[in-house]
Amino acid sequence: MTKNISATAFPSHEHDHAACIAEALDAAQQHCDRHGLRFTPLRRQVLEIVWSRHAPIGAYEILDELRNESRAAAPPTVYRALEFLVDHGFAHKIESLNAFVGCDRPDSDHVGQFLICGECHQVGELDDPEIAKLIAKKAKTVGFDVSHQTIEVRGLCRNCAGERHA
Amino acid sequence: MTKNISATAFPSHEHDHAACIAEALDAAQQHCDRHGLRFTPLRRQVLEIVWSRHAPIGAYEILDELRNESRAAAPPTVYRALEFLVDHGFAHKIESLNAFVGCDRPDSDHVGQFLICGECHQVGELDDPEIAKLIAKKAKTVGFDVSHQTIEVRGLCRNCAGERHA
DNA sequence: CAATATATGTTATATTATTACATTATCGAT
DNA sequence: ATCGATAATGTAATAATATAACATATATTG
Repeated sequence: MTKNISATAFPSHEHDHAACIAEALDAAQQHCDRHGLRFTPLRRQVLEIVWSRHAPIGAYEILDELRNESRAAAPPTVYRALEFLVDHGFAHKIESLNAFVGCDRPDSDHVGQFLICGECHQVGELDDPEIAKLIAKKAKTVGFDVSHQTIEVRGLCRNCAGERHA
Repeated sequence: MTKNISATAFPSHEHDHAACIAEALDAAQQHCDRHGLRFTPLRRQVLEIVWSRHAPIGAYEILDELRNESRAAAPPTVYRALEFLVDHGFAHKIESLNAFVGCDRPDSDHVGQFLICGECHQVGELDDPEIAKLIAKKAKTVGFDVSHQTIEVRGLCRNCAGERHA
C-alpha cells in the first residue's frame, strides 16, 4: 500500500511551516535542474507564495503578495508563472475555486484528486490510481475515452472534525 | 444494472432535438409542480436555452440569447435563473468550463460525473454510485468526510472517436 | 559576440460573477 | 377583494478572474 496523500495535506497546526515550504522549493529546484527547466526568481517567488498558505490562493492574491514584496507585477506576471508551475506539476489549479495549491510531487504524472475542507479551507491531495482507473473504466462502458480527470471533493478534514467534537 | 448515462448524452447528429428539449422542459415543469417550485417564464426560457445546445453554455451566451428573444436581461437575470436551475437539479455547472449544462433527471440527488468531449464539446453525465462510493471510501482513509464531489472528465466521445476512424 | 529563443514588463481589455437597491408579481390570511 | 408578506425580476454599478498584444530584457546556442 503506497501512501496516497501528500505529507503536507492537512498539516497539524503546529507543523514546521517554514521547513515544509523550503522542502517544496528544493524539490522544485531539483526537478527543474534535472529536466532543464528554468526555475527563475519570479517562478520561485510565486511558488513560495502559493506554498506559504496550505490552502488554495487566487491569482490576484498572489499578485498582491508580489507587490508587497516590491516586485513589479501585473496579472500576466502571475498567470504566466502559474502556467509554468501547473504545467510542470509544482502546483494545481482548483477549478471549483479558481485558485491554486502547491504540489510537492512534481515527478508523478498524477491526476489530482483534491479534498477541500470547508472549515479550514486547506486542501489535501489524494492520488489514488484505483479511483482514476474506475472512472476510466466506467467512461469506457459508454464509449468515452478519458484523457484527463478533474476531481474536487468538498467535506471536512480530520483536524476540523476533531475540533468540532472537542 | 441501471442505465448510468443520460439518454441525451452524446446524441446522434440525427436525433430529434426539439423533442428532447420539450421532454426536459416537461420533466422540469412536473418536478416543480410536485414540489411547489415556481417554474417561471424566465426560468423556463433559460432552461430552454441551456438545453438548446447539447453542450455547456456560458452565462453571457445565455444572456445574449435572452436579449435576442427580446427580453430585458442583465447578468443577474441569468445568474439568478441559473442558481434556481442548478439548486434544483435541472442544470449543472461545469466548473472547469465556467459553463452550464441541462440535466434531465431533476429527481435524483446525484453527484454529477461529467464526460466532456474535447472534439464536439458535448457533455455526457455518468451517475455512477460506485465511483462516488469509492471516492468517499478513499477519502475516509485519510480522515476526510465527503459532502460533495465535483468530477469532470475530458476525453473523446464515441461519436467523435468513430468519425476519426471514418 | 551575434542570433535566437525564452522570459518578463506593460497597457489594455475580455470574461465571469456579484452587490445593492428599486420594482413587480405571487401567495396567504383575512 | 385587498392587504401585507414573501419571492422574483429589473437595473446600474462594480468586483473578480483571465487573456491579448506588443515592447523589453535576459538567457542559450552556435
